[in-house]
Amino acid sequence: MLSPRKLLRPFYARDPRRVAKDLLGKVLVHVDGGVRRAARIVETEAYCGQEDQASHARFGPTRRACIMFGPPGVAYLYLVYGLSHCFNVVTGEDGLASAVLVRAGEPVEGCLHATTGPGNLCRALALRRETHNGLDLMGDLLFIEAAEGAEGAPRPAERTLASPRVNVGFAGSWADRPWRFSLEGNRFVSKPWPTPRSTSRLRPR
DNA sequence: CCAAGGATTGGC
DNA sequence: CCAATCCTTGGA
Repeated sequence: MLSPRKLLRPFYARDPRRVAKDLLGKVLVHVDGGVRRAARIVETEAYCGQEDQASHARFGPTRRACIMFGPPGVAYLYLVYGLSHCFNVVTGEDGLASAVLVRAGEPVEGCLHATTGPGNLCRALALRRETHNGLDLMGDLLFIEAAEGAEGAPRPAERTLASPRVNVGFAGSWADRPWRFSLEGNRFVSKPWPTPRSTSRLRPR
């Protein structure tokens, strides 16, 4: 059974910055033993290619990062600092390394915890590296769908902010690229709160 | 094999 | 500000 709102492969098979921006307002769904746990995405980050020194792919297709080099629309979950699981979706062309980290959401359904921050979001949705890494988001267990009732991605009144990515100071000048995206003023966006910055460079209108 | 450090969080 | 906690990576 194909859900009419589920995002399909072509959505993910694009530049990760475009995917990251378009994921705002979409709903990440985990069907956990028949229980739906879902959050509306309000904050993302794009990781762009093997050259991106902030990306796990910067060392090439290692055991952890090889999934980023694979086909788009697949979940990439890793454990960071020995504590927190983080959910990403692989983007772009098969063979090139890119992904979008989902950093925060608004609780929609069945959330077990706060949904602000990538580790918290995974905890709220009961997502773990051991059980969910490598899952195809075209399946029925883990996927992203358009918000109910909404037509496009963000609601009309909501604006998108672009700002530098969080905690990637080790990446030199790559840390300055405005590849973090969030919904302006949303109370579920994580700290540090993004400094207002136009996305017009990325999406001229 | 070993050392270093991390796409975080919560507490002081 | 800082420690927790363990996985991943690079280098000897």
